[in-house]
Amino acid sequence: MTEKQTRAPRLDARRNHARILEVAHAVVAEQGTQASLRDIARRAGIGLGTLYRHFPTRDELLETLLGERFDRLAATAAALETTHPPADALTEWLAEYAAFTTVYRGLTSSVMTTLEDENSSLHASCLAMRQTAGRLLSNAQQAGLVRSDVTGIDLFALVNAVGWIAEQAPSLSARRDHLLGLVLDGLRPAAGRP
Amino acid sequence: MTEKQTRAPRLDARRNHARILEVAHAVVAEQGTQASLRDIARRAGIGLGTLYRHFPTRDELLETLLGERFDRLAATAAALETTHPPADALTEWLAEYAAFTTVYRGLTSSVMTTLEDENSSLHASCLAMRQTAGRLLSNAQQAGLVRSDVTGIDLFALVNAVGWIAEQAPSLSARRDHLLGLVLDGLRPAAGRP
DNA sequence: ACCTGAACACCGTTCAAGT
DNA sequence: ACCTGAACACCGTTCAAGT
Repeated sequence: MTEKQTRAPRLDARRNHARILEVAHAVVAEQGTQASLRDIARRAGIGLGTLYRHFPTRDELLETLLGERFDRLAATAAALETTHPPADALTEWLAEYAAFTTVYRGLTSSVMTTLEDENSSLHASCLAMRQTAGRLLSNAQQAGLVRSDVTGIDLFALVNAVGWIAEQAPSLSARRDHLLGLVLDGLRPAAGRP
Repeated sequence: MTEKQTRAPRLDARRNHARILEVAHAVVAEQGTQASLRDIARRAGIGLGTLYRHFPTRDELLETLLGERFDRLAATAAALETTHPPADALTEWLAEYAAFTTVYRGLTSSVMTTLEDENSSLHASCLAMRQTAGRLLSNAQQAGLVRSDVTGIDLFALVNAVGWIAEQAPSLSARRDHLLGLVLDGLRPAAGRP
């Protein structure tokens, strides 16, 4: 078979696609995940309908902007599992994800909202990542380093929540690492507690 | 002096004020803190300009809807301080606040956003509450029950963050108490930790 | 096959005109 | 003193008309 299984897109379409993503990244970096789609089309110099043709929903656009990063975070999780002891692997990955959280304002909201919406384009790539990272949690739990009543979603929600906090006010942004530390400490099993 | 220090408002103004609040509560309960102001005016049967005359900003409206609750939460904190031992008083109050968090969708966002905005009408009443509740934290810390590197804002941010999580998805809403428990556990001083 | 922009139904905010 | 709604500048989304 040749390199085109589906029909090759027209040249102008390919160029528009690329141009949209380029501009969208810039605008979303400025205005956050709720950025004006109209503004993106305007700045990209294309018709509004063209934007919608390439990305029928906002999530579709976000997925294209974030997909690679989700994949990389999944790969990082897989790598950490083999190179690091359970506890280190988990905390390291969580720090990585916390950093990811800062690339766009509103990112944590976007991710969390689409968590249980299987129709969202963000669902699949995010789920894959969460499943890979979930193994790090299981490992840490089996090693007795994390409470057993913490689910993967619990933990994921908490990291995103700390990211959300950091978005709310400058002074809180400065405390992000500290807050993440506090939260993660709470996940350790109670040693000598009632 | 008589009962009117400032001039008494006209009857129609008083009625509109009350009607707005009544309808606003209903609409915000339905749509969350980002509810359409136009919709509120429409449903209240008043002109949009009238809504703006009574509440020049959305925060002003929210403050009027939430002010009493903030005051009550402050009073609860003051009461708990005298009736309960430090640790109980703190966790009890936090549970109370966590419950408050559920009255309107988007409430945690609204509160957190205006935390460092002294111009917001939500600022004052919320600050007063936080200061009273802050004493519960201090007491718990002095009794050695809570890590000393936790500030009042840290803790307030974390409770709101758990409220935010619960807003994001139904399954997470069911875990809200569990998540709050996890987070609060993380605030206890490390007994025998490295 | 793809692009375009007008059209529609919404917002928030302001302000001249009314009573 | 207070109310009203039109006016303005924005949205997101759709779709007939173009090439």
